Amino acid sequence: MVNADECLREAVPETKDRILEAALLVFGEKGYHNATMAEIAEAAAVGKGTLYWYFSSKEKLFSGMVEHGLGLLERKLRAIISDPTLSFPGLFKRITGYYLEFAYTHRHLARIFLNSLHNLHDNDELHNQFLQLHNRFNKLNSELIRRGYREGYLRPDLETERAETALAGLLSAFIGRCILIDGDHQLAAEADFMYDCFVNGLGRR
Amino acid sequence: MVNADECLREAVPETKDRILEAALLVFGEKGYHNATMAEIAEAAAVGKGTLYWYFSSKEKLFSGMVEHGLGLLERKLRAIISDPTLSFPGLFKRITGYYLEFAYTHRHLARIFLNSLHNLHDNDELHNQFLQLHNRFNKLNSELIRRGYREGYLRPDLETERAETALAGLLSAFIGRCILIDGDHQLAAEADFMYDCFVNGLGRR
Amino acid sequence: MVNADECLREAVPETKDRILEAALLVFGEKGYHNATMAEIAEAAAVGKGTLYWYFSSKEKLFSGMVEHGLGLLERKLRAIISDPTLSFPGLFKRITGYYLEFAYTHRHLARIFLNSLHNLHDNDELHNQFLQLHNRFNKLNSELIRRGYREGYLRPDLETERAETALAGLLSAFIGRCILIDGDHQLAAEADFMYDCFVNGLGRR
Amino acid sequence: MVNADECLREAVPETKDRILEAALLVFGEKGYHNATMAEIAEAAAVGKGTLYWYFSSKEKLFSGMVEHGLGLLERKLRAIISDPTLSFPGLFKRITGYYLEFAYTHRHLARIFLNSLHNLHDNDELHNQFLQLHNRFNKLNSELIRRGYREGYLRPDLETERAETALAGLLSAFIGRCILIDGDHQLAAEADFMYDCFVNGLGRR
DNA sequence: TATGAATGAGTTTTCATTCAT
DNA sequence: CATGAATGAAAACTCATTCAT
Repeated sequence: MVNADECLREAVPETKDRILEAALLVFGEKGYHNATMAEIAEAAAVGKGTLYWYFSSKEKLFSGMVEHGLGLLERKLRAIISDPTLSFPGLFKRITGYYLEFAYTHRHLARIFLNSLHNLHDNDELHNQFLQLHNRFNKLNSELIRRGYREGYLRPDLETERAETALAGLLSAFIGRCILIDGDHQLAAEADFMYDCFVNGLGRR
Repeated sequence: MVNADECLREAVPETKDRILEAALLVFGEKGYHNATMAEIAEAAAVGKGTLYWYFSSKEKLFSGMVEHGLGLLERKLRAIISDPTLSFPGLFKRITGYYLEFAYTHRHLARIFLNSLHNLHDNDELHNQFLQLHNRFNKLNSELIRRGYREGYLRPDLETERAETALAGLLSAFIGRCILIDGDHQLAAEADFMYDCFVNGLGRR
Repeated sequence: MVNADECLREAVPETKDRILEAALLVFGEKGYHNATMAEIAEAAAVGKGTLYWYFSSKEKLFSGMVEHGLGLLERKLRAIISDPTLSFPGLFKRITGYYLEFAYTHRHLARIFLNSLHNLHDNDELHNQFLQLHNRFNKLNSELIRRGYREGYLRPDLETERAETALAGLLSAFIGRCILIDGDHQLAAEADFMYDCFVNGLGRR
Repeated sequence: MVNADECLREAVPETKDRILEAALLVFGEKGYHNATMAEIAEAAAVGKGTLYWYFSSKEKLFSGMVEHGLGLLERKLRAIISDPTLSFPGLFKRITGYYLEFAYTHRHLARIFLNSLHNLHDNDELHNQFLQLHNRFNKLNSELIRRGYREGYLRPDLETERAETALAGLLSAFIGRCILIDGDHQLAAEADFMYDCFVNGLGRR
C-alpha cells in the first residue's frame, strides 16, 4: 500500500530534482555563461533563493547537475563492461552504442560534456572537476581497449595511450553528429562502423 | 625595394593587426565570455574606443580574429593538397602533421576552434560563422579522403560521410592532446599513427 | 527550597534566554547589519522560525537584547546610587568603576551601546529606543552630579548640562579603551583618575 | 585671463568631486550599511557605473570620502598648532573650537568619524584605515597636551596617555551634542568650558 | 583616427521573513 | 512551541557600448 504522500512525491518531483532538471535544460540550451540563475529558477518553478538553498553558487549547481547526469551514464557503462558473457566485438559495440544512445536522448548533457574540457579553463574549480570526470570515462575506455588486447583482437604491439586517444576522438565525433543533426540516426549502424574503423581501418585489403 | 611605409609597418604592426593579436591572446587565455574588451584594448595598447572603430562589436572582433587566424591554416593546407607530387599516404601525413604543428604553435586558436562549434550555439550569428568554417575544413578533409579513394588506398565501398566524421574525430582528439599536454610531442610520429589507425585499423591481422 | 522547574531552568536555559545570549554574542561580534538571523539561530541552537516566535523582527530582537543586557547594568547602578552611606567621592568612584567593570566583562554590549546612538539613525524605531536608553543613563549620571553639587564637592555655579556631557565623554572614552585594548586594566585606578580629572582638573595648582 | 573651460569647471564640479560630495551626503544620512550605491549615484547625478570608474568598490568610495573630508580638518588643525604666537590656553580653545565648528558644519562627516572606530569592526580594511585616522588625530591632541605640559599649565606628574583619553572623551561628547542637537550652539563658550573642565576641573576650590 | 569617461541593463548573491507541518 | 524549506526584494558589481573631444 502506498500512501498519499508518496503518490504526491512521485507526481511532483522533489524540489532538488526539479532544479537539477531545469539546470540541465537551461545550461544545455544556453551554455554555462549565458544561462542565468533567474531562468533556471523559473524553469524549475521555484524562487531564485531556493536555488541557493540547495546549491551554494551557480558553479556548484552546474557541477552538481553534471555529476548527477553523467553518473547515470557511468553506472550503465560500468554495468555493460562487467558483463562476462560479452566478448570484445560485442562489448565494443554495446559500449559505443550506449554512448550514442545516451547522447541522443540527453543532448544538452552531451554537449556540455564535449565542451567542458577545453572550455572552462577560466575556472579552476570547474575545470578540475571536469578533468577528473574525463579521466573516469577515459579509464572506462581504456579498460575496453585492454579487453580487446587480452582477447587477441588488437595488435600485439599496440600503443595503448594513442589507441585511447583515437577511440575518444571517434566517440566524440560521432556523438557530436548525434547532437548537431536532428532526425533519426542508425545508432547501431554507427556503432558497427566505429568498430570496423577502429579495428580494421578504412583501407583496402 | 622596400619603401618607408613598409619598414614602419614591420616595426610597429598596424593597429588592426595589434588588435587581432591581442584578441587571440586574450580570447585564447580566457575564452569568449570571460575575456573583456578592456583587457583586449590594454593588451593591444589602444583605447577601448579604437576596438570599435575596427570591429563593430565583441562578437565581430571574435569572429574576425578566428577568420584571420584560421585563414592562414586553410591556405597552407590548400597549398599542400594541391601539390600533385604527393600520393595519398604522404599527403595524409603532411596534412595531419600540419594540423598538429599549427595547433601546437597556436594553442589558443586551436582551442577556440575545437570548442566553438558546440559552445557558441547561444549566439546565432557566431554559431553560423563557425558552422561554415567547420564546413570549409570538412571539405578539405573530404578532398583528402576522396584522393585516397581515387588512388585505391581506401575501401571501394567507403561511406564517405562517416569516413569524414572518423577523420575529424581522430584529428581533434590528437589536436586536443597537443593543447592539453605540454612538453615536446613527436608530431610526425602522431601523424604516422593516425594514418595507420585510419587506414589499417588497430586490429590484429 | 528549589523546585524541579527551576533546576531544569538552570541546567538548560530557557529558549528565550538562549536566544538573547546568542544575539549578544553575534551582534556584538559582527554588528547589527552584518549579523544574520541564521547565525543567531545557529548560535542559540534553535530553528530560524523560533527566533520569530519570541521576537517579531531582527530589529526587535536587537532592541530586546540591549534592553535585557543593559537592564542589569542599570539596576546595579541604581542600587549603588541608592546607598546612603556613600558620600560623593566614593559614590563617583563606585559608579564609574562599575561602568568600567561592566564594559570590561560585557565588551560586546558595551560596544553596541557606545555606537548605537550615532549609528542607528537610519532606523527611527531603534534610534528612539536608544535615545531613551541614553536618557536613562544620563539621568543617572545627572543624579550623581547633583549629589556632588548638594554635598558641596562641585562648584556653586556649575552648569549641570555641560557637566553631564563632560562626564559622559570621560566615561565613554575610558570605556572605549577597555573594549579596544586587551590585557588587564587597573579599573579602580582609572576610576580614581576620572574623579581627579573631573573634580580637580589636570592643571597645575 | 580665465578661459571658458575653466569657468565651466568651476560652475559644474568635476565628476569625482560630485561623487565625493554625494557620498558624504548619503553615507552621512544613512550610514555605511544603509546607503546604497544607487542612491549615491543618483545624488551625484551620474550613472552607477561611473562610481566604479573612480572607486573600485563601495568600501573604497567610503574610505576615499572620509580621507577627503577629514584631510581638510587635519590640515587646518595642524596649521593652528604650528602657530607660535599662541600659548596653551589660546591654543587649546582654538583647537577644540575648530573641532566643534567643523563638526557643526560637517555633521555627516563628524558622525561617521565618531562611529567609525567601534562600528566597522566587521571589515578589516576599513577598520584599519580608521584606526590610523584616529591615531593621527590622537597624535595631534597629544601634541597639544605636551605643549600645556611644557608651558607649565598642566600637572608635573601628568599621566599623558590618560590625559589624552580624557581629552578625546570631552571632545567627542561635545562634538556629539553639536550633531544631535539642532539650533545655535555657543561654540566658543563650549570650548571655554572644555578648557576650564580639563584644566581646573569642576570641583569647588 | 583615436581616446577613455560615462552609462545602465543585466547578473549573481544575500537574507529577513513566512508558513505548512 | 518549534522547525527549516521556500521566497523575492534589494544590493553590489560588471562590462559592452557610445560619444564628445
